[in-house]
Parts: sequence; structure tokens; C-alpha cells
Amino acid sequence: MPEPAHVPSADATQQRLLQAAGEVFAEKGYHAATVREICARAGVHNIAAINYYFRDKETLYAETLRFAARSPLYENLTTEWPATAKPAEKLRWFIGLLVEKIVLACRDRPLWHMQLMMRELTQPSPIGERIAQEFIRPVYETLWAILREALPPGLSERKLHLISFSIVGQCMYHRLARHVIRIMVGEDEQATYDAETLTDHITEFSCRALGLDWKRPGPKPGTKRVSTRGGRK
Amino acid sequence: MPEPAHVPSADATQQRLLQAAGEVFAEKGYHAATVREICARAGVHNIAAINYYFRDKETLYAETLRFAARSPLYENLTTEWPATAKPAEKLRWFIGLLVEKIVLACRDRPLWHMQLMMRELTQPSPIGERIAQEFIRPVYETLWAILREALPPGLSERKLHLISFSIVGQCMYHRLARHVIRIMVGEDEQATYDAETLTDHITEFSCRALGLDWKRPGPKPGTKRVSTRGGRK
DNA sequence: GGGCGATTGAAACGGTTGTCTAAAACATTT
DNA sequence: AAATGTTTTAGACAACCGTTTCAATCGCCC
Repeated sequence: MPEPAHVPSADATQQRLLQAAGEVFAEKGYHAATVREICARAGVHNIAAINYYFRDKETLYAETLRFAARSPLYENLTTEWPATAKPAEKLRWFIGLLVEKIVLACRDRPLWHMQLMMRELTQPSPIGERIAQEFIRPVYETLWAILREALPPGLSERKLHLISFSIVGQCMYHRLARHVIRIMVGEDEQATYDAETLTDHITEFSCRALGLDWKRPGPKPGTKRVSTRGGRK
Repeated sequence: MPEPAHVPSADATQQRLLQAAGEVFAEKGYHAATVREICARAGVHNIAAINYYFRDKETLYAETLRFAARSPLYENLTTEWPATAKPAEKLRWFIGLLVEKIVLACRDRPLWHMQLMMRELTQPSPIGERIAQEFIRPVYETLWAILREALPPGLSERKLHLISFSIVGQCMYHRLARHVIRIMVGEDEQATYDAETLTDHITEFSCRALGLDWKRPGPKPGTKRVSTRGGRK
């Protein structure tokens, strides 16, 4: 018998538990999630496994959070720009990254990663507060670097913060309030809010607000170019 | 004896339970909240009181939500405008209302009202889904009316929605992600984000994005006017 | 004052939670 | 084959959850 064939689970049960715990924690939150459901979803017939591999439910949660925080966002966050890159292009790149990796994070990785992080960011628990801090700080520092270059130097740091919150707020709203949006515009229209649509809109809105001139990268002949305001008289 | 003097609780215990339940539900969520803590905070020495006045914990939650939804936002939401009112002024009024009543709702009414509604909007439960719908719809319809008047008529409804989410998203981010903001700028600076500051900034940002000309209402000599971009050459 | 509905009190219920214990099964090495 | 360390299993544990029960108490009208 060449194959070991003792394989109801080829991978370690510890990783299956982590995966299942991530899903349940993301869906129901820390309190509403139960160790029995986590074990059931992991295919582990034993609830003591959680206390065996991890110490508590609490450390399991912390471990799950630490796993979710290791996002591919970081790998893309540092980019070498050509000297000719305009500020508006960098801003569009950042907004696109935020939209793609956070707002619509459902294709390249299990969706519970961002679900869990959003939960921790909007309602931080003492368990994962530090993890959440380390998760978002580089995001904002990247945006601040872009804005400092794009905007006049006399700008106060306070105003810079407010501008960054205006930009990030536009992106995050489509995730944090996605249920509200679904109710307001319907499920069908919300489904058409893909990454490119949102990135284009938010970039255009923000660049106009900041006085940066920006042109849509691809002419995209299919979509009718609709200007929010005609050229000033 | 002119005073009844049987007054460990002058008001009905039912209302004290509703008040206490609102606080606990807002702080910890439905699952993490316990009937014992609600009774303790209400000063009721009996946990059966919840099942006596309300049927379940569930209907207590629904009742609490219904109470919170009766917001003073509605009273202010319909306003008769003078014929000379410019679109930018109406937009500023709407943003100010949103910022004051929702984002910084902590002075004119117990803060748990909006805390609870935000919880229900970001993570709707089957219990209060309908209540949440009726709560937010008039808000958006008011904004849509303002935008339709302010923007050129050729604008698609889809683009109108995206613009409204950009505006509301900026406002709501300061509440939904207030913990993130506190971590990023510090508690001291966040404390300076009062209603006027946020309203001014978001209105200026949005009006610039939409091409609406807007001037700060009061010159406010104390604050240094900082322009996000000099006049175009 | 006696009767009566409304309210409160204390205790207990069955069910579920997270955790622990000890033996069984397994894998690996001696 | 025996021994050893690791993983799984089954079961029980105390603690807590929301709910129920039933008697005690209160306010009020006849």
C-alpha cells in the first residue's frame, strides 16, 4: 500500500482548526462563536483539541487574528515609483489597493481574513488591539507619504489627517456599511460596484477635491464618461 | 405624607430596564450582553423582571432598538429652504446634521442610541433589520434630493449613488472607525475634531469634488484658513 | 380590614458554555 | 517487541446562560 491512506485529513488538524476558527469568529464574533461549532466545521470530532493545540479559546482567537493580519496588502504596499509618476497616479494606485484588498477582498484569499480584521478595527477587543495597530499603521503612512508629496508643503498635519480620513472613509464605507448600501441601491446595482468602478469614482472625487488633475487611465470606450460638473465657465 | 416616599425608583422599573438594556446592548452587543448585568445596572434585584415586563431577551432588544430609532434626526430632516438657498449651503446643512447627530451624538441624548443603531447597520440582525431600514432611508432620500438639485440633470442615478456614498462615507468613518482614528492621530487631536471642524472639512472637500462653490459661513478669525490647493495658475 | 390584581423576591430549572481529566489509539524510536 | 512521546477519544466538570416557578409583598378599591 504505497499511500498512507490514514487520510481523512492530510493537513494537520491544528491548521484546520485555525481555518475553521477564523471563519466562525469572522461570522459571529468572539462571544457568539463556540468551540463546538469550530471543531465541527474543522471536522474534528473532539472539542478538547482546541485546548490541546491552543491553550484557550482566547489564545486561539489571538492566533487567528495574527494569521489574518499577515495580509498580502503589505507585500504590495511598498512600491518603487518611476520618477515621472504623477501624484494623482500614486493616489489612484493606493485607492485601488485599498478597494481591491480590503473592500472587495473575496477572490484571492479566504474572505474571513478581512472580515475578522474589520471586526477588530471597528470594535477592538483587548486581545487583538496591538495586532490591529500594526495592521493599519503602514497603510496610513503610505497614504500620508503620497499626500505630502501631492499637496502644498504649507499644509498642517492636522489637515493632512482629515484629508486622509476623507479618502479612506470613502473606500471603507463600501465595506463597513455594505448592508446599508445594499438596502439603498439594491443587490443588483451593488454587484456592479467592482474594484475598477469604485477606484475610478473615489479617485476622481478625491483628486477633484484636492485640485489634482487626473485622467482615467484607460479610455474604456464602453463606459460613458459622465462629468460631475462641466468645465467652469 | 405629601410625598409617596416609596421611591427607590420614582420612574417605572420598565423604563429603567429599557435604559439599562440599551447601554449594555450598545456596549457589548446582543450576545455578550446578559440579562443579569442589565438588571444590575437598572438597579433591579430580580432577573425575572425582564421576562415579566418584556417577553424575552429578544423582544427587549427589539424594543430597545425601536426606542433608539426614534431619533431627533427626523425632526430636523425636513426643512423649508428659502428660495435663495444655494445647493452648497444645503449640502453643508445636511453634512452638519449627519456629523452632529450621528458622528458626535453624545451631548443632547444618551450616547447608546446611536451606538446601537450603528451596530445594527454594520452587522444587521434579523431582529432589527426592518427598523434599521426605516431609520436610514429618509436620510439618503434627503441627500439625494439635495444632490439632484445641485448637480447637472444628465447625471445617472448610479453615479448619484456613488457620490452620496462618498459624502456619507466621509462622515460615518469618523464614527465607524473612531478607534482607528484615535490610534492614528492620538486622543488629543481627535478631541479637537468637533462638529464644526468636521462639517467644514467634509463640506469643503465634497463641494470641491463636485464643483460647487462654497464659502465658509463664518470667517472665524481664530482659525487660520488653510487652502488645500492654491488658485490654479 | 379584607380581598385582589400588579409587582417583586428568591430559588431553581434545563441547556449550553469553556475547560479539564484520564484512558485509548497512534506513531516513532530503542 | 518493548518503550516512549504524541495525538485522539470519551466523558465529566463547574460556571454561566435565559427562562420558569411560586410564594411574598405592595398598592388600591369595595
